[in-house]
Amino acid sequence: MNPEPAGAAPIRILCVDDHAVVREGIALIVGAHADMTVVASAASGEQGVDLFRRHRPDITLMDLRLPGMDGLDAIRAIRTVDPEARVIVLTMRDEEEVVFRAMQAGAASYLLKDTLSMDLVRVIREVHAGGSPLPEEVAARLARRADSSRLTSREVEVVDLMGQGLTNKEISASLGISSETVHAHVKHVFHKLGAKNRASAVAVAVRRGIIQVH
Amino acid sequence: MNPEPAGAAPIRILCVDDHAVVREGIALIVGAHADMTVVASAASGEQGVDLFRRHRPDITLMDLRLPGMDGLDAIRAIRTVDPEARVIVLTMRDEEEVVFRAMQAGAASYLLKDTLSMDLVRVIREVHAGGSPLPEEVAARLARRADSSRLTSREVEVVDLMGQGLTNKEISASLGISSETVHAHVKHVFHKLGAKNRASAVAVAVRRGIIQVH
DNA sequence: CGCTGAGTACCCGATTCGGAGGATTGATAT
DNA sequence: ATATCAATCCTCCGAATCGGGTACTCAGCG
Repeated sequence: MNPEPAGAAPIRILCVDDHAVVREGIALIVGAHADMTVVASAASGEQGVDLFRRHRPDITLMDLRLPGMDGLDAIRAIRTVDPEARVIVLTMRDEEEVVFRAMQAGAASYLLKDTLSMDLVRVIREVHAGGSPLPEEVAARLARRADSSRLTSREVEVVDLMGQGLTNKEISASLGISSETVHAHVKHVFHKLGAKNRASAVAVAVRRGIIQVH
Repeated sequence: MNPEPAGAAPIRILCVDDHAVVREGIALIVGAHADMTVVASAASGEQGVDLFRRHRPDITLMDLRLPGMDGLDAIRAIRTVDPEARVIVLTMRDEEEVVFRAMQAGAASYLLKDTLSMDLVRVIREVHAGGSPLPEEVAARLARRADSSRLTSREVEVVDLMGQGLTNKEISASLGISSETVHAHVKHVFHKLGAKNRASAVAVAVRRGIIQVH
């Protein structure tokens, strides 16, 4: 049932995750299969990109929540180094905005950390074979993501500053635009997020992964 | 350097985490040490409590973000079954409110998932020996958590409804109090959270784990 | 008994917000 | 080329928020 070609060269894997428990767990899970091996592990995005350059792994497992360089930026950096790089996002964040941006950034697949190890090795094999398997639930969410509910980059900036407590006037000063324009952006954000006011807009934006709170 | 008493009975561990990767990683890490063993793993709080009753482990490793029953409730349930139960919280959430409530619920220690495996086994040994080791950063946050910054239950209710986008008037109707009283609660929340307005108050409350966004 | 803290309620004034319109650029896509 | 859309700016206006206060009740506590 589990194809495990013993003779072929093993799939070489780079694991990028700031959680040591996850890194070691993955290494041990992967190590239990003869057709794949973890050649390097990184705890940050920068280190991940660096180790990718050095090892050129077949598969990169990438967490998104990383200290310093963001996981999405790390994916983009890696795919700049090698546009054919196969990156699998492995994260606990299932906010649809995050999934969407990860796929935009060039991820080949997306796994939640509650994935069983048998699924993990299956997906690694499928991605290595050129596939892009996505969990049904994730694919469904991507499909029904209406463009009308996506925020523009400007709107994301505005809602982010909104979450930091800035007033429209302060946001306008921060972005160098008029407060009336900010007002317009804010109204658009409300409509797109289905929010009645700033407080709920911030809550929705956090839940959807549109903004991070620091 | 690593005391590993081979002759004694191993420390019996129950692992409760909805992430299969983490469960398997922990089992493999623990399995590499002769003085401890994972006797059971659970993917939910209910299952964790059930397996605790059946196995009576020396140590329970508990994630907080669980499907169904919350990790905090699971800790309380386990310590109702056995007030002497030693529970170590192992989670990626470092919001101080969450840490605080976990310790209140009776956790013996608190580890972030970026803990190295050597730290993990060290903490397991220390907790099994009766200690309550806390990471310095966490202890420091607990120490400087001023009571003046803790929200009362009423204030939590108010900030929660605030995050759902209710106006003061709507909140007052929802709670059966006057809108001026809501106003007073809101002002107190602002002062305690260091927020300038509702939007930033909601953001801070989410970051601190005071409210969850659904 | 007096103190404290939580919860409640109220006043005032300045500011901001939120909804309703419309209008102009410039880039992109078909 | 023409349609679409993001981004910008504008007016008007009522409603809501915000930040200072003060002050009462009630419960718990030393």
